[in-house]
Amino acid sequence: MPPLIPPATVGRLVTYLRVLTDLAAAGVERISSDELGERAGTSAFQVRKDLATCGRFGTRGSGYAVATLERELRRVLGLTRVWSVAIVGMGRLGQALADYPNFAEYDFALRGAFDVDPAKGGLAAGPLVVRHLSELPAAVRDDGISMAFLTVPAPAAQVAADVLVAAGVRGILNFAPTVIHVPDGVHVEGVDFLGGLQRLAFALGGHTAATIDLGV
Amino acid sequence: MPPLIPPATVGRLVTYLRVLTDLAAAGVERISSDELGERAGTSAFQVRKDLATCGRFGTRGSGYAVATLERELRRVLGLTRVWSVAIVGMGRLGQALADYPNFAEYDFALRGAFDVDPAKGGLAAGPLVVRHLSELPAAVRDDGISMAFLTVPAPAAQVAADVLVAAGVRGILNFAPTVIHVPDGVHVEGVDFLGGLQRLAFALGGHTAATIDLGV
DNA sequence: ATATGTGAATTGATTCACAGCG
DNA sequence: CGCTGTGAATCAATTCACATAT
Repeated sequence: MPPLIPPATVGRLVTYLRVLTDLAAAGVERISSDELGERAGTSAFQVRKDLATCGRFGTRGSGYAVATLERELRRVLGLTRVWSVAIVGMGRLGQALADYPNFAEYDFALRGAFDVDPAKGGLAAGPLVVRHLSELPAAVRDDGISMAFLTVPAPAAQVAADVLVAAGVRGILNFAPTVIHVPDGVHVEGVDFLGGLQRLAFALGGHTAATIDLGV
Repeated sequence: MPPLIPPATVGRLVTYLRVLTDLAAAGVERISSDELGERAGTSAFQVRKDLATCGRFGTRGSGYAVATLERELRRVLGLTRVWSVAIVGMGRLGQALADYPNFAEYDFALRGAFDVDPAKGGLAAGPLVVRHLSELPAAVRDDGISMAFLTVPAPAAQVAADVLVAAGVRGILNFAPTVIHVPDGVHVEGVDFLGGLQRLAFALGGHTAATIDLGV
């Protein structure tokens, strides 16, 4: 069975949720698909279609209640619980992520920092202490870790991903500029700034006439 | 007008280019669409269709010459020149990017690091010295900066983007977890690890199992 | 009056089958 | 005979028009 909600829609739901959180903080109580679309960088049509794939949350004539819609999107996206996350690869990027102070605000909990280099064991990384990668399986079991940041160098990415999969991690955020292969049931999201630079190079290269590209 | 390439294809061309660079380094001289697809995480059909949108680079019966295809993809993607990049926002992430040692290897050159905080002016950031954001327009003009990493906090992202656009930067890699609005002709690529976490949460949320029908 | 929810139309992307070249 | 290049078919996503509910 294909996913209940198309991937493209899931990506936009995340954006809508952000806009709604900002609106709620600003004290706004209701919003129309028109304005939500404007703020999320898409169309009112798209907003209504996306929201309709997961329920009927609006009121005809007066739009959506910000608080209700925010709560419903959290539920749909699986964000009503705290997810525990590990970092694998404590180079510059892994360190920067460990230092990131706002995970709790997004309902994620950093629960482990791992590296294969024994020299890094015991070092501080934000609120954590770096452990050897061989200790990952026990941490996954004991701390309920279900996702990981993969922040190792590209040549090490596949091996590290294999370790994560074997340990039972089913969601990988891959920062390495390479494709990793995982079995069915394990999900990979790429975070690829070098690729982003190269796609920008193409866009600026004069191959396309002026195109609108609203950020997602 | 040169043939236009769909955005989805551009993203995969970047991946193919990476695979080809690795293969060339490993001394491999020829590759089939079958194996390139396997390594890039897609199908042989897709590889051939993608490559056909920008030329005829293969040889029937024996596949693609690695060196030739790599060179052609570089040309198509606009990677035959060095692109100069600035960093705007010298928090943890901006600092980590400034320290990244491999930009030259990808034919990008870091040419400026900027922040609005006067206290950060003069600090070292990798090979650069942090300047005040008000000096950005001169740097864009004098150093040929055409892209920027936007690594400011989310509430500051739109204002900073406006400064970049006014200074003439036409490509923005947006690391802030918010949508930014830019005029036609300016391109934005999002690098969104928090969004990635949330999309993983949805994927792991158990929506693959049978779900209860909504009553109509 | 106003703005949602949704079938229909359109556009875009992927998959396929096979013709055609080496 | 092997493997690319490509039209045709399938599948997905977006855009639109409007009926419908408040």
